[in-house]
Amino acid sequence: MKWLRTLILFERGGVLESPDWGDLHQSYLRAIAKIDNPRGSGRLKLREKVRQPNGQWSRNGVNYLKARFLEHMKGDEGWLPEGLVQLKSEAISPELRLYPSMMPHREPVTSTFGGFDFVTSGTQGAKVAIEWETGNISSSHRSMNKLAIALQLGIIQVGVLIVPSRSLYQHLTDRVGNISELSGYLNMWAGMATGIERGLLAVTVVEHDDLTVDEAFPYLTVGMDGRAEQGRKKGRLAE
Amino acid sequence: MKWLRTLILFERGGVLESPDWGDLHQSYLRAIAKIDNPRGSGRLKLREKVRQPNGQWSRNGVNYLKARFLEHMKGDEGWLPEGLVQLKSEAISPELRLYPSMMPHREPVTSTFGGFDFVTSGTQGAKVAIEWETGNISSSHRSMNKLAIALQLGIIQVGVLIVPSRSLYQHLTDRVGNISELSGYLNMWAGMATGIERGLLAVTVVEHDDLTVDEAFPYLTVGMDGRAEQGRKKGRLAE
DNA sequence: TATGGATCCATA
DNA sequence: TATGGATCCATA
Repeated sequence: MKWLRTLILFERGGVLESPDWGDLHQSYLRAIAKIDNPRGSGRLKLREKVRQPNGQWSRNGVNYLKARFLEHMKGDEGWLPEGLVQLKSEAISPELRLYPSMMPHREPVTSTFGGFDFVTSGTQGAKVAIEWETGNISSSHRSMNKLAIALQLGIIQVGVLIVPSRSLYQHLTDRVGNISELSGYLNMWAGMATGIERGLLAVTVVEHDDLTVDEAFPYLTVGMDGRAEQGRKKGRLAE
Repeated sequence: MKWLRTLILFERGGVLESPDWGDLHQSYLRAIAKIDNPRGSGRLKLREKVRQPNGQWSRNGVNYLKARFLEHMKGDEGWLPEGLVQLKSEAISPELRLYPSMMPHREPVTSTFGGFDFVTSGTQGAKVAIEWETGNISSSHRSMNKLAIALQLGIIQVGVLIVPSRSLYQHLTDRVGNISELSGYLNMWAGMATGIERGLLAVTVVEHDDLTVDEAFPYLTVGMDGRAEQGRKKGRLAE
């Protein structure tokens, strides 16, 4: 798989020059580079999306890519995924006002923050959280918001979102995260550095190496998640 | 439908005391109150979720609720939904840095912001955007982020998200937006008031009036969106 | 084609 | 039960 670029949204306290970050970045770039298809080929080759006779698109599922990334990070790169950074709802219950009573109101925080895809410690101890984002694009917003909050609370010092390029996006499950649809919001997240003593927020963009229109080349498996059955049924009807 | 509370995340420049806001709030509270089921009953009664023999849950679809809200806002309340606030990608292309080159980088903004569910002008001219959030909870994050950016850019002066209570949430399509799962993030959005001269960001929580376990009482229609077919097929298999 | 959405799944 | 996710839909 091809790494395209890493965007630094903000950085405070020298994390950018630290081995914590430098080593981690090199490491996860290797883990990305090793994601290949067919397995062992050394390159990530994907069949292009194709419109079927019934008007539906055939595309690649996303589970394989994520599984390979985590496999490489834990195996080859030797990172130990530590306990989830359980963002306890500490100090995040906001003091608001109710309308129209104008009464002060503290909305109870009744949900916990779930974990990140990958949480570990850098070579010098910085806490790191990485999100591999191939869920829905709206899920990328939650991921970025969560990373920003974890940085603000000092629970992590490095937060990374890995996201498909717009070009890759087109050949994966419809509406997955992609850098294009995040681009208009980057400025907002970049503005969340205020008050952070030590922290770095980055977005890394990835892409396939090759595309093919070879009809004999299988798509990456599509899971049963989401509305899969809906599409499968249509496919069967068209058979 | 029952209004539970309206939370003011932030307010600047006196919007809170303006008729723009006061009139709008009264108006959309009326529009919410009129959402009923069965139609004409004056109360929103929903059948409780039920676990089927195959382990799956039966729940209410969400399209009806949103349609009724918009119907009341446009019809009874007389609001004219104006052209979408097309958040043009102005001044939001962030100045970032690339790593490891450290080169300055301006990520091109290659996606436009889509519209809001409802956009109009207040009685004194304030621009208003309302989001009725019954999409996936992650979609609520995008909605809130978008409202915050529109307020920061001065394109709107009032931004409102209407979202189900946790109690209502349980009886609707799995994983729709709900106040509980947003609660840990409210503080973040409340902090985005910086630099805004005139603007208000609010979250309004709504709920059903009544629940029933009557098996003869129909669920609100479930659409073909998402993974609907998947569930339907399971249902058929169990028949 | 592009964006917001609705739906059900997987797993701790 | 709760949270993050994967999938396909509707519509301008």
